[in-house]
Amino acid sequence: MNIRFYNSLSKKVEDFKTIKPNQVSMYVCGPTVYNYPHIGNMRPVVVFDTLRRFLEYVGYKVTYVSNFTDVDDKIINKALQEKKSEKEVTEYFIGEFKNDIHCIGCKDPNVTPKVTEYMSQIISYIDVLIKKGAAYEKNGNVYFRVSKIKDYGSLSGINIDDLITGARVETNDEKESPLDFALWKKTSEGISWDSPWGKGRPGWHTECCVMIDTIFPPDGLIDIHGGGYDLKFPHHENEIAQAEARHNNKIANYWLHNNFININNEKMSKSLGNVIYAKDLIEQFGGNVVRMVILSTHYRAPVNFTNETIESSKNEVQKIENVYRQMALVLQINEKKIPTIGHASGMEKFLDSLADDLNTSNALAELYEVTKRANQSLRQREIDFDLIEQLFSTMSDMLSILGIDIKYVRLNTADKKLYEEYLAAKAKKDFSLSDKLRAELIEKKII
RNA sequence: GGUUCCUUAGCCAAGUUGGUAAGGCAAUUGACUGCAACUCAAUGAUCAUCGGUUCAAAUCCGGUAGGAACCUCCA
Repeated sequence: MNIRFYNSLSKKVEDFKTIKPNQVSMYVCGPTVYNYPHIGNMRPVVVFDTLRRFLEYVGYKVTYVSNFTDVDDKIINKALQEKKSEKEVTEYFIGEFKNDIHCIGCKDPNVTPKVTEYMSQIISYIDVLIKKGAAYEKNGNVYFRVSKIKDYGSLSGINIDDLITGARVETNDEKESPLDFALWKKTSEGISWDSPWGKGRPGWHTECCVMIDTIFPPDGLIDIHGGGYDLKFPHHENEIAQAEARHNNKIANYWLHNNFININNEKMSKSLGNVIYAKDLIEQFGGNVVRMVILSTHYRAPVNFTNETIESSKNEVQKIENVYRQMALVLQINEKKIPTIGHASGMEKFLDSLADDLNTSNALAELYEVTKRANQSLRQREIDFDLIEQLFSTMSDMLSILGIDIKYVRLNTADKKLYEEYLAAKAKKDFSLSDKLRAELIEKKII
């Protein structure tokens, strides 16, 4: 299968070639855990979970790493404000985050490192950068020397001179250049660690490098690095700079960036007061619907949450659930076997769509095609059970790749008997009985 | 100020190297149906606008209008 991705680094669609055969190493920048996750936080999670599921389905062994930033000014402030320890704050919100992503159909990454667990590695990583002349210490702070990197700015397409003359870079007498960024910050307040440069805490940009470096030896080079596209600058640019200095590589062969979620055509922000927590949307509409809204648009385009787009996805999910459950019912009543995941036929166009830079819109079109065919098949006078079984299998596999979780009832003997009685009553035109039985079946979510 | 991107039917949305536009939601009509739900079928776009290149452009180039993002913490 020819898998292609748009690589933010080259700004081109490229064929996907892994470093090791049949294995994919993937890292996605995770959240800073100081508040409930908003819906925007869910986009990269859903996008890269879908990518991971797809890669696994087509046979790759995927090592998916996504971090938790549990050291940060916002966390320290929150802890001070609520008179709690930083750890209490971060543990709570990590739990909330995990809960949300499970509700929205995401599997846990293979590794979820936390900054606080990588402190010794971070310190030694910074130490190496200093020894290599790529970083320098001033008054207990350590800065990265951007001038050491000749093509700094290549990911984000930012011109260094423009940055400096743009006068939007904060001035700081300690730094050799305004572009230099902090690797280690001297702190007087909140949680801190001892280091060769005094008490302090690490800067944001180093943690991802160190985690990747540690988890993917020997040189911290991985296949895919993902995240929101706002992270291109400065975060990912700075990650690349550090890896260039440390290992002379660009961390990842493929840099993938997802676009944002808008709320009613506006960017979600605190100042606009339109921040929506993921948990609230999930509670109101269910994880499948929220996930469906996200998947309905290509990951590099913005997705808009409005009453209309949510309603649309809600109807789509409902339709898929209906036919899926009906097929499960028909198969079970007729003592046919329920196919297992991973062996479906008719997946070609669906998989091709996903192989094409994760085109979920086109993949969904294939899912709807199967949905329609299944509905048609269910209405035939002479039901073709083999066909139903095959369509059910196809649909199961598609849904499992997309992370849409649809439950159906496993019928026991009593359930089957109830259903048959319902059919019999209907056939006898005993509608008061059949209505009663129907209500029971609906109650049990069998039909 | 610098950089980048977007504009496809009421709404969402796809569209490899140019060859007269996937799919979904909603709507309308029809069908099915004891009732309801579910479902099926049919119906809609000169691709913001102007001009250029070309036998041929939603797709390439340029102008105009409108919108957005990044350059600062941000998914």
